[in-house]
Amino acid sequence: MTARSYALSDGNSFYCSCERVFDPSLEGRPVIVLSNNDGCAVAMTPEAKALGVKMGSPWFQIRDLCKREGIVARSSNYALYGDMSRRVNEVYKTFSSVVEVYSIDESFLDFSDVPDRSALAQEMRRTVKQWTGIPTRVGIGPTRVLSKVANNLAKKRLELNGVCDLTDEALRRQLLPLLDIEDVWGIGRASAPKLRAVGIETAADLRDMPPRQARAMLTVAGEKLVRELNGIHCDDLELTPPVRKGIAVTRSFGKPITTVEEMMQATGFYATRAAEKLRRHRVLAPSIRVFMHTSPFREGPSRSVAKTIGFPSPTWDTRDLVSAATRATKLIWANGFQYAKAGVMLDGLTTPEETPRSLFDAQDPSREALLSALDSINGKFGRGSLYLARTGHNPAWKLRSDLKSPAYTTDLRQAPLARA
DNA sequence: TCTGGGGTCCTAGGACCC
DNA sequence: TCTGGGGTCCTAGGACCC
Repeated sequence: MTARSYALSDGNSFYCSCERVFDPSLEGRPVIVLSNNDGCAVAMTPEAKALGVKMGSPWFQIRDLCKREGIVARSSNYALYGDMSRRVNEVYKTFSSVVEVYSIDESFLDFSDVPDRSALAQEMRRTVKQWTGIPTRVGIGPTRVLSKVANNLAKKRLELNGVCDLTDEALRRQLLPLLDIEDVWGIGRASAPKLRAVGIETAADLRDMPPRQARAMLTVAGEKLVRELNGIHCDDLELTPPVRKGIAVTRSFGKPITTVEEMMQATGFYATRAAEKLRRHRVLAPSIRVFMHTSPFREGPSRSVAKTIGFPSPTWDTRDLVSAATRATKLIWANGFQYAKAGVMLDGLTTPEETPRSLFDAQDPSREALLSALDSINGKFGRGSLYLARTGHNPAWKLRSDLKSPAYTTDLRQAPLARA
């Protein structure tokens, strides 16, 4: 019997590697790729990193450094990276029948029942490099978290030659103490100091933490993390990409916004873009949320506010979104602040196929009509449960899903439907 | 002067209902 | 009639990810 194994493969400095594939003269030179409006560095090669560029370094701060040291800076080209990512994943599929695309440059592969995992991983690296030009590194482990940890070690420790297999427990005991707590997947800048304060400094310390304590400090995500570090499997691979749950359009302003008219212009424009995205993805939004906040980098009074406005029925209509966005902006506006960023967010999206229109139009449908509508959509969602409800000022029945009450659908069949 | 954008998940707390 | 407890719904906000 062979143990379950996951491999996490990622492209080294992925965006920069893509740029190098199309411009081989960049090979061996320090390269960085800049964010959308060339605001900051979002990818860098080890050569650039060695010269002092950090992830997220603002362009205006490193411009001189780049000029002085001959660092090549490129604007990002997401169409190119997306195409490259697709090609790399095609190669992965020849090495494992189960591939979960986790992000543009990372994929989880099922490596269970592979006799020599490291050898297969090395062969995969060679093939990806040969067919696409992209260099990769591979981490292997009995859980996804451990494969992620392994990938990190493969990155940090050059003697591992791009592949680290943590399936063996003895090797884990040896290597986990070498990984700082900040480098563990799921531990960010808020949790790391909290953990360090109680003496948790490395991945090994976190592994040995009582799961209940981890839950108290880091919520359920922390408890899962501890279990997975111990080799106990908690999350499986997502084989089919989940339906889009939210859409956001947000921007930082070149210069701060101080008047409500300007802000309404901005959020109205974001709402227009959001409506385009809804129609492109063929999903409907039940509500829209507008937020704005001041710059965290500047002195002065700070403010961060948000407002959600619901629609009578889910919509992708530009006018609905823009008028709600404008209304929300007025409602939360306060004078005397320098707003640096704002945006609109759409949550709880539904699709026309999964949620029959008639359900939303029904003002006072019969019990039979509601139950048959429920039957027609039942089981079409991957997770959670479904129920019908009407709430707030909205007279129409709504379809909702809620992970917290898995038995609700059954309850609904037995309980009399309330008439508001 | 200039510090990204787009996602997911979790939780607290108020409103409301029975 | 009064009260409390328990449940759900919804919003806001935080943390994390790439």
